[in-house]
Parts: sequence; structure tokens; C-alpha cells
Amino acid sequence: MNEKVTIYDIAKKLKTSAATVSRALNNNPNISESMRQLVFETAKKMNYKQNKLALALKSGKSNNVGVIVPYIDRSFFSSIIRGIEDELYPRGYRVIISQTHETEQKEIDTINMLLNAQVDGILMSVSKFTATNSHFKRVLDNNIPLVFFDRRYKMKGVSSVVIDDFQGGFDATNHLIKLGCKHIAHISGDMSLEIYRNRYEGYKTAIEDAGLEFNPTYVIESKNDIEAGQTAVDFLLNLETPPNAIFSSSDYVALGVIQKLKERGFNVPQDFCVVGFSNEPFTKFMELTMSTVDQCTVEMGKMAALVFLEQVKNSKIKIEKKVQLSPQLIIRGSSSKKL
Amino acid sequence: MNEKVTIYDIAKKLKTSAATVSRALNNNPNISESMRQLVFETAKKMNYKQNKLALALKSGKSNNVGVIVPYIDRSFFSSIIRGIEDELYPRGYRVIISQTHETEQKEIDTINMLLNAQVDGILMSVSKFTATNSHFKRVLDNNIPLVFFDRRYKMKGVSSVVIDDFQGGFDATNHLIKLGCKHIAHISGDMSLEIYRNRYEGYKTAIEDAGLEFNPTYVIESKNDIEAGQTAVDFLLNLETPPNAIFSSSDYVALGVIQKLKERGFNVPQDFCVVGFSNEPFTKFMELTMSTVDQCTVEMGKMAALVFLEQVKNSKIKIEKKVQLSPQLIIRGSSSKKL
DNA sequence: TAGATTTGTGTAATCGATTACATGAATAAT
DNA sequence: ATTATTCATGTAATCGATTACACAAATCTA
Repeated sequence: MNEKVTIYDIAKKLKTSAATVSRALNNNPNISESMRQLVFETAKKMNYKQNKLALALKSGKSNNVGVIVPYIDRSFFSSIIRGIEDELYPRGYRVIISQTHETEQKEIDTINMLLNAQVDGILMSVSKFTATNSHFKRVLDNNIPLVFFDRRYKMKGVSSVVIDDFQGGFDATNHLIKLGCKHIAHISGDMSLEIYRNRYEGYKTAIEDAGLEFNPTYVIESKNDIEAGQTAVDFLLNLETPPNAIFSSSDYVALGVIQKLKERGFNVPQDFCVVGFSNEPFTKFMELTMSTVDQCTVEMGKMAALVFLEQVKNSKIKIEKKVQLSPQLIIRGSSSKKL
Repeated sequence: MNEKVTIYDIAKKLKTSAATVSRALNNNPNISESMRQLVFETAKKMNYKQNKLALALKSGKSNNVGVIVPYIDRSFFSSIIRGIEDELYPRGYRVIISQTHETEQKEIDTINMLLNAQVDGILMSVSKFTATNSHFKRVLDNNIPLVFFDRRYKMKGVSSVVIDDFQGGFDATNHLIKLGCKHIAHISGDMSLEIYRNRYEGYKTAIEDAGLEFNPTYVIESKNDIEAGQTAVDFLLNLETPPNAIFSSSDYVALGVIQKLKERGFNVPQDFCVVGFSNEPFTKFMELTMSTVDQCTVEMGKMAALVFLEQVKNSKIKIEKKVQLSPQLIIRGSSSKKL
């Protein structure tokens, strides 16, 4: 029960050759029906399992794809991975996961390891601190499809799947405008990141499109945590004309915002409306549920997988696909004002 | 830049043999220093990457481990995976992820695929609906280390890492007792699962140890969602002697409990204390933060990885390790009563 | 200086599956 | 009856790296 059974073992038992066994198992047409059946039965009896490594070495296809994210245990990324795995598993691909911990060095190491492991493709979200792109080029030089999701590095030959952050920012802000809020502030994340810039642009455009005045002091760039939200509120409420609504690029910041507003006696959403971004799981479990923008993460993962598959299918053609998914504004308690 | 460089290419360029190149690259002692350096330089110049598939086929070690969970995007599992990956990546292992979607069939398929892929080990949490174990036996027959985490299937030869659910249940209940609660109810999950039975036993033991009366009508078996918590509260409050504290085996249920209690005018934690289980992320973001039992998931993942590594190291000896981690009671708002 | 030992390198087998090519037997065509 | 064709199967190369074994040259020993 212990040693591994190969086609040679089957061949020996049947006094035939490994080639015949291989052909029989692969339903090759020029093999006699009797032999085919015999081989199948014997294979099952001997508990034969095809060695995918040998196959991979021979064919050059490992049927493994690498997925690289900053951290697996962030709900955003784990949902994307779920989408990827759901899509690729039924097609015979296995998904190799690695985390960069947001460092460029680990990203580089990981890509090297995956290339050594002969993966058939790499789907990834770029680390926040990645400044170079030679490791990405190396992937392309090896003719391995590379697909970025969410965070991308702009370069030729790479497909990407992102959400339309501009639209997300626009929709969220527009929703606040429709509620009658005239003074809408925005708390952004690190503006050196594309995603935050785009959300900000969406916010700004919505303000201007509505004929409201765009006020630069209403725009705060901050870290992505609860404290940052609290600090921001303290700052904003001290302005000559304090805002009466906030669109935050982060749910965590928005949570801090709501906490501080309550602390300072505001009634959310009657006096002050808040919309976050990301649809973190906790937002729907809060006592006052939070309005936010859903990034359809599972969809994003599935789409990334599909783009990869398409690239595999047409490996001759260089495809450079840019997919932009529409985010979904989710209106909940923190902005459900009765008009 | 396109074709892959092998040791044969290097050998040809240097007019030597592949064996020499291989030895040089592996720092084999009986190779001249000059040749070693020459090979290293040439390899770097030609951008040589070792083909791990060939190595894996030759050595029988793929350096891949399979990790199987019901769903990746549950925070509980993604944290465990994070722990596993953090531990195994630096040691050169890659982690292949698969989801069972809680079905036995996918679990069986996945195990077969992983065995075909020649993984060096399988770390998994058993699907809720798994009733047979022949697929696990197949893993052991192949001499592949198998480690269960959280949910295990009791069988010989398999190591497991679980948390001490009994202690978790005991600690949570005991904490409520210390707060002076005399009528403590328990909402359990599906009692056919070991983990829920153990939490229940911990609860019961704590009650009895404290000399309180164990009341079977205070024990409710329910689904793991918010509604179930609400329903349970309605039931419990209609009892002749309603409880004044609840230990729930699920944070989601506990959330429903707290919502319903507030709705019915109770002041948590002054009138009624609640403790959940799992330390789901949302529990610390609630307005009234929730007391719960942390399952040290990252630790569990790391421990599972270490058990695997130990098994690899002593592959001759059959180890059957049962690791039980201590859960951590986290006291927050929902049971922070001033005494 | 002859023999023993060390050192560095090459040859070829191996891991397991696939497949181009060859071959012998059976069958069809003329 | 003889040649042509089809069919089923075997032989051997291949994928890329490792390694036991062999062997020549260099060095050491007595």
C-alpha cells in the first residue's frame, strides 16, 4: 500500500509497455477496446494516481497559478482569493497563495519562487511599497500571464482588474448631495496610491457637478484607522463652517468618525451623514449600520481568474485587458436620513 | 530573453557537462573554486532559474503543502492560513489553498488532486458534512503527513491542533459567574460537532463547580446567525425564571442576542451580560464592544505548520500529536459590569 | 621513481509520463 | 495471390536536475 504505482508498474503486470498504458489511460483512439478496459481496471485495482509533476515537467504546464496579496487575512483579499479559487479549481488549476506583508522584497522573492515553481500564471495585488518593476518584467519575459487586481503597477503587457474608484467616490458623494448635505468633507487615504486619488476625484467631480463649492480644507489625507477618523472629526468641527457630511475612503476611518460624532453630541444620520468605503464586514453589524461602497471582491477575483484563462487560451496574442468593475453603493443607517 | 535556460545551456556555453554545472550550483565540495565561480557568473548572466518541477520529480519532494478549509473568506480560516503561510514560506514551502464549500465530495476531490500534485503534506479543517474517512486513509497510505486544525476527524495516525473549547466555555461562563450572574443561559451550535459539545461541557462544568443549579432549559441549540440569537432571547425571556446572562458559542448569535435585549429594554451589561465566542473582527468595532473568546487563529496556523514540519523531519517515526491551544477570554463592554 | 591517493570532471541512469517513429500482424484491395 | 492499408503496440527520446560510478590528471608517499 505504500510505494507509488506508476504506469510502468501497470505495464509490467500486464506484460505490455508503458506507452500502451499511457495511451489507454488517455483514451487514445488507436488502442484496442479490450486493452483499454484492462488497463483501466488494473489501474484502479492497483490504485494508480497520475504523477502530475512528471506531467508538468514534460508538458511545461504545472496547472498551478500563484496568487500574491499583502495579507491573506484581510477580508478584502481573502474574498478576492475566494473568487479566484472558485473559478480556477473546477478547471483543474491549483492556487498557490503568498503574502508580501506589504514589502517589496518579499514580493520579489515570491515572484522568483513562483517562477521557479513553473506556475502557469500570477495574479496579484501590488504591495504598497513597490517602487520597481523589473520583477514584473521577468514574469512577462517568461511568457507567464500576469494579472493585477485592485492595486496595479502601470506597465505594458499586463492586464488588470480594478474597481472604478472614481465612480465609487462619485456615487457616495452624490448620494450625500441628494440627501441635501451641502457641506461634504472627504477623508482620503494615502494620495500617492491611485485608488485613493480616484476616489477623491470622484468626490470632487460630484461636488462640482452639483454646483456646490469645492472646499479644499474639507479634504483630509490620513491613515486608515479609527483614531485617524476621530482626529479628523475634531479638526473638521473646528472649522469656521464645519461640514455636515463625510465621505471617507475607509470604513475604519468612517467608524472613528461616527464614534467621535456621537461623542460630541451629533445625531447620525439626522445631523450628520457618513459614508465609508470597502464594505468591511463589521459595517453591517454596527448598531447604526454604516453606508459604504462595496467593491464586489468575489467578483473581482472571478474576473481576474477569467482574464487569466483568456490569456492562457490565446497565448500567441498579447492581450492587455483593463477591466473596471462597478462598485456598489450600499445605503445603510449612517446616511438614511428622512427627507 | 524568452526560452528557458537550463543547466545544459550553461554547460554548453562553458564546454563542460551538466553534472559539473549542477554540482557547482549546489556548492558540492569536490568542484574547483574557479569552475564554481565561472558557473555562478554564467548562470547569473544567462538568467538561469532552477526548474523546481524537475527537482521535485527527481527528489519526490515538491515543497508544496496543501491547505484545505471550508471557505477562505471566513476570517477564522484566513487567519489560520496566514499563520501557516507565515511559518512555511521562509522554509521554502509553498501553500496551495483549496475550499471545500463544506461538502464532502469537494473534500475528496481536493485531496485526490493534492495527492496527484505530490504535495509534501496536507493541513486541513474537516468539512462539516464529512462522514467517511477513506480519503484521509489514502493520504496516510501515501506517507504524506496529515494535520487537522480546528475541526478534526478522529482517527489513528493523524495529528491535530485544536483549541481547548472546554476551557473556552468554562472561562467564559466562569467570568459571568464572577460578575454575580446566577442565571446563565447557553446558546450552542450544532451539538453533533465536537467543538460545540466541548464548549457546552465547559459551560456546564463551570456552573456546577460554582455550586449553581444547572438548568437544561437554559441550553439552546441553534444555527449560527443573528436571527437565531434574537429568537433565542425571545424564548429565554419568556421562561418562568429568565436568565440574566448568556454565553453563546457564536459571536453572530451573541450579536443577535444583544440587539434583541436592547430592543426589549435591557441594559447590557448592567442588567444582562453577554459573552460570545470566536472574536470575530466586528466584535471590537461594535458600539458596545462584545466580550468573546479568542481562538488564537494565527497561532493555530503556526502550530499546525510546526507539527507538519516536525513530522517531515522525523518521517520514519509515526507521530500522532494532539496539540490543544488555550483560548483567550477577552472581556469587553458586553460583560463589563461594575461590581 | 613507482605506486597510492586525491581532485575535478564526464557518462549515464533516474524520477514518471508523453509521443514521434518504427514494426509486425491483420485486414482490405486489386 | 500479392500488394497496400489499417491497427495495435513497442522502442526510445524527451522534459531538467541530481548523483553513483568511472576515469584521467595531479599530487603525495615511501
